[in-house]
Amino acid sequence: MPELPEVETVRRGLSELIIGKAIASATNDTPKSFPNTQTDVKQFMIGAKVTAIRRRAKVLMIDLSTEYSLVIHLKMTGQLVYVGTKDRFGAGHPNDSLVNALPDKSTRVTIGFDDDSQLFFNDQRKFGWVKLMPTLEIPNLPFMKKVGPEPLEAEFTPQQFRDRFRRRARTNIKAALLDQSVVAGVGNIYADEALWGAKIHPTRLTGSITDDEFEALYTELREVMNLSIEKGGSSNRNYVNAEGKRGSYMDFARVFRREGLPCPRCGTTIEKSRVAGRGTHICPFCQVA
DNA sequence: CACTTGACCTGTCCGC
DNA sequence: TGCGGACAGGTCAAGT
Repeated sequence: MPELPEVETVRRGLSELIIGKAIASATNDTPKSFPNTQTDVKQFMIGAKVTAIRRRAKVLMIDLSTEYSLVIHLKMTGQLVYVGTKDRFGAGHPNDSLVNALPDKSTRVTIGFDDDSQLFFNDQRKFGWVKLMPTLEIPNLPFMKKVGPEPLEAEFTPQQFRDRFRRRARTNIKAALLDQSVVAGVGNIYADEALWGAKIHPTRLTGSITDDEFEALYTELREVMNLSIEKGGSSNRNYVNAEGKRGSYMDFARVFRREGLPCPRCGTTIEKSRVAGRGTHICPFCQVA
């Protein structure tokens, strides 16, 4: 899925596109994608205006004027694509080929606004979900209670970063990085990219990582995520932003999905293996087990 | 508790 | 071209 930079890119895009609009309709395919009752939808969603769009970890929240929110997780293949009226009915828009194709077989939820524009939640693998709930209850969700700090917040220090890993001392550093209760928002792409940047082998025991290495990992993780946000995220396969466009971070990736190619730092051939149940990319020269 | 593995789904790619 | 298996950006429920 979309990791922190991708979800943040969607958040920023949607903020420009739908804040202030009123919801006129909502349809969905299965209760799995959108488990609310029609009564809930009528009472708290239809007629409501979008007041704010927030992100916590990889979760997106669309706040409504009814004090309810749409809480959304894109998981592996989720997309939120907005189609404006000009795009939809006017000719010659650069995205015509894509927007005219929506909804498609992966569309799970369609939200219509009062100006006839639409927001599509597409999800090929059906792992993702959209849920309508009271805004004030969001912090009570089990995920929100356990999720760790936002790594890009200015007040998040290298010392806090290092201390968060104590609970995962006996597992490998990659599994710890992917654990959302340690630090929020890290997924498979940025875990590999940050470990390469900090020259740490992903199978190293978390308890063996030195203070200097934690500091390097902290710096690299923030740099790689900030760069990705700047580039509009990573489009490995399915990810697109709120306008249906792909991000360009993959053009800048140093190891992720680059097995067989030379390490940009030393030229050694990048290798792919499996760590923490996930495809993992390393430079075997720069990152020593 | 900490840790690992399988399950949830569909689509695509790769080797035979 | 067909078919089986592995794999894909995430999380959770089980198991040890």
